[in-house]
Amino acid sequence: MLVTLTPGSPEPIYDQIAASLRRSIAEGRLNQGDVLPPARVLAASIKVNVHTVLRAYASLRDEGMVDLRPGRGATVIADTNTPDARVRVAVTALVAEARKAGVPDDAVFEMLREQLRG
Amino acid sequence: MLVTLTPGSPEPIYDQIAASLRRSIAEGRLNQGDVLPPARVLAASIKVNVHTVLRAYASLRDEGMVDLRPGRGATVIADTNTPDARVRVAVTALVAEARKAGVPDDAVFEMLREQLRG
DNA sequence: ACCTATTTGTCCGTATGTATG
DNA sequence: CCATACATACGGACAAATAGG
Repeated sequence: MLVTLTPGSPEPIYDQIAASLRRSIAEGRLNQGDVLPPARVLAASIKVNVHTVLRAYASLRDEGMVDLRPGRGATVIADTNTPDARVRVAVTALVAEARKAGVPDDAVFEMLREQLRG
Repeated sequence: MLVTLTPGSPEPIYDQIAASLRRSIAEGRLNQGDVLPPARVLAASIKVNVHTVLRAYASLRDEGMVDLRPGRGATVIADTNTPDARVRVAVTALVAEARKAGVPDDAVFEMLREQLRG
């Protein structure tokens, strides 16, 4: 299963979906040019409304991770083939997560600094 | 590459193709009598469906820029050999872009006026 | 002038995201 | 989060024009 949900989680469903796909891209399981499942298909497989999936896809589009078009579907733009590119994607994912969690920028920097040091 | 696409652009693919070719004609890279690549060939080269290219070709035909026929392909009609003709083609291109962008005619006139003055 | 194969656009239906309520 | 109407893009079968024999 490309996307798995956690029932009962306070996190909105569309956020869970987006986060799951973001990880897949960051980890290289989804590469540039790959096409995500049609929203209607993914929606049916995890038993949510099409628009909930589309909202997740729209988030990824706004982050510049995918190209989203009627008739075409969601195509991964993010280049995950070069190490440099993977870093950028990872950063995008980090920022998205931080924003969602409400963590201030300073704190994110601090956490990164610590991790880099260790 | 005769036509290049911009992934992630909100502009429809067929519009991107048409605009690209319109510019090529306006700039004289494509002249009267030249034939555009067969739709299937161009489609393959930019990894898009044949019909998406054909829709772009049809737009150019409706603007009177090309002659489109089965078995013949798309032949440039627009005369780009005289300075006067190039101006007319450029105007066609401008109008197409303005319509697409939803710019009111008045505004287009104003923009032109300013540029001409400068 | 004819036939056939090939090339190339046209037509009709389907899939998919977008916009609005 | 759901339902409906719509524009974009795709896919397959068809018809027109061309070229070779």
